[in-house]
Amino acid sequence: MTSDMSLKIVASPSVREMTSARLREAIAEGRFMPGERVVERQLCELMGVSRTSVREALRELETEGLVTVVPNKGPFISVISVQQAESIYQVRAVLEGLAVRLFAQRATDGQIEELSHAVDELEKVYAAFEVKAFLSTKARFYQILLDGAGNEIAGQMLRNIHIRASQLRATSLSTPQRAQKSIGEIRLLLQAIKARDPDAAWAACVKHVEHAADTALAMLRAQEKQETPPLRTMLG
Amino acid sequence: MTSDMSLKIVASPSVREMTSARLREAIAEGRFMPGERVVERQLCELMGVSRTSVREALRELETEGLVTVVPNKGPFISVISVQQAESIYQVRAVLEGLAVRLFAQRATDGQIEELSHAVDELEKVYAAFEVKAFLSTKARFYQILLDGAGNEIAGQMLRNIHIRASQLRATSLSTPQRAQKSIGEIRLLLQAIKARDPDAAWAACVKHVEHAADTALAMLRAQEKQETPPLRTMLG
DNA sequence: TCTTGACATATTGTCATACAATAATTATGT
DNA sequence: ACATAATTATTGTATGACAATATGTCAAGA
Repeated sequence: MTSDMSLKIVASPSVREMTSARLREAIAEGRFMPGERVVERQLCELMGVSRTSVREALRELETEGLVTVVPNKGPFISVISVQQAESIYQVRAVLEGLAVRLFAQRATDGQIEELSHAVDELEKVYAAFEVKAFLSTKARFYQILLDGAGNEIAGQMLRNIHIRASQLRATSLSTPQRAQKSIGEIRLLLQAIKARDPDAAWAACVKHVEHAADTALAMLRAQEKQETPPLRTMLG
Repeated sequence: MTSDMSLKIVASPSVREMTSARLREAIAEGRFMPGERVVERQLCELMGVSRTSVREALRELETEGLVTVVPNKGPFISVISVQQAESIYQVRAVLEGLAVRLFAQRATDGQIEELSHAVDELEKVYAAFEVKAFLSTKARFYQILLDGAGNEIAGQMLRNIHIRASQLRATSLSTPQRAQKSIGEIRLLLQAIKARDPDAAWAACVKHVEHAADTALAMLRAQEKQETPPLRTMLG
C-alpha cells in the first residue's frame, strides 16, 4: 500500500493548473500534432476558461519547451527535430542515471518493493497497447523512482523530459518488439537496485536509455526522410 | 571574431520577455532575498507594465523554479534548502559533465579558442569582486561552452541551474580563496578540451563542480544553523 | 500568367477594469 | 489577554478593448 494517511489539506487545483495539466496531457498523448498551430480563443472555448488562464498556462508549457511561441503569430506545438531528440535522450541518460544511482543508495526497502510492483504492472500494460494506461503506469513507475532518489531538481527535469519523449513515441509509434527488450532491460535495472549496487544500476539505466534512443532515433530519421521533401523540388 | 554577418531581423523583445528577463537577473544578483514576498502590483509600478505581463513573467519564473507561488498568497522568491542545493549541484555535475564531454568532441577549433579567451577574462574578473561583471563574464563562458556542445536541451537546463547557483552565491557570499582554486580547475578542464580528450574533460568538470558544491554546501549548512533558531525556543 | 498593391479579416500582445475568494490585520467585546 | 468580528489587501479569474502584426482576397497592371 502507498501510505496515504496524511491529513494535509490539498487546495483544489486552480483553473490555470488544470488548464496547463490537461494541455500537457494532451500533448503527451499526441492529441496535438507537432507543428500544429494553437489558437488561444479556440482553447478558451474548448476548455471553458478565459484567455487570461489559457495564456498563463501556455507560458508554462512554453517554458517547459512543449510549446513554441512565434512572435505575433502565437503558440505552436513544438516540433522535435532529430537533433533535439538526440539531445533529449542524452540528457535523459545522465539524469536518469543519476536518479537510479541515488535510488539504489537511498531508497527504503519499501520503496524498492513498490518499484518492483510497478515494474510488474508495467509489463502487463506494455503488451496491451493503450496509450493512456501505458502513460499513467509509466508515470507511476517514475513517481516511485524519483521519490526514492530524493533529488527534487532532477525529478522535475526528468518529468519534463519524459513528456517530450512520450510525445515522440505518440507520434512516431513505437514498435512492439522493442517493448519486450525494454522490459528485460528494466528488470535488469531492478535487479541491480535490489542488490543495492549503484554502479550497476547506473550502467543498466544508461544502457536502457541508449537502446530506447537508438530505436526512436532510427524511426525518426526514417520518418524525416519521407516527410520533408527536399526543398529543391518545390522550387522547380 | 564571432561571426555576426547574418541578415536575420531580430524582433524587438516583447514587454513580457523584458519583464521576465529583468526579474531573472535581479534574482540571480540577489536583489531579492530568498523567501521574500513579491506583490504583483508593486512589480507593475516598479517596471511600468501591466499586471497581465507581470503575471505571465512570473509564470515563467515559477516554472523555472526561481519563484514559488503559494495559492491565494501569491509569489515568493524561492528559498533553497540545503537538500535542494545538494540536488542542484548533483544535477549540475551530470549536465555540465555531459556538456564538456560533447564540447571536447564537437567544438570547432575556433570555439575552443573562444573558450580559452573567455577563461582568461574570467580570471580577471574573478579577482575584482563585482557581481554584475562576474555574472556576465561567466554567462559568456557558458554561452560558448553550451553552443559548442550543441545540446540545446542540456543548455537550457544548465542555464536554469546556473541562475539558481548564482542566487546561492549571491546570498551566501563566496570566499576569495575558493576563487583561486576554481580558476585552476577550470584551466585543467580547458587543457583536457584542447587535447580533445572527452573523458578527461568530463572528469575535470565533475571534480570542479564537486569542489564548488563542497564549499557552497559547507557555508550553507553553517548559515542555516544560525538562521533557523530551533522551533522549541519560540514556543517557550 | 505572374507580380504588385490595396483592402479586409483574424490573431496576438498588452492594457485597464472588475469582482469574488482568500489571507492578513485591526478593532472590538468580554 | 483572548476570541471574534470587521476591515483591508491581495490574489485568481474573467471581460472588454485596441494597436500591431500576419494572413487572405482580389483587382489592376506588366
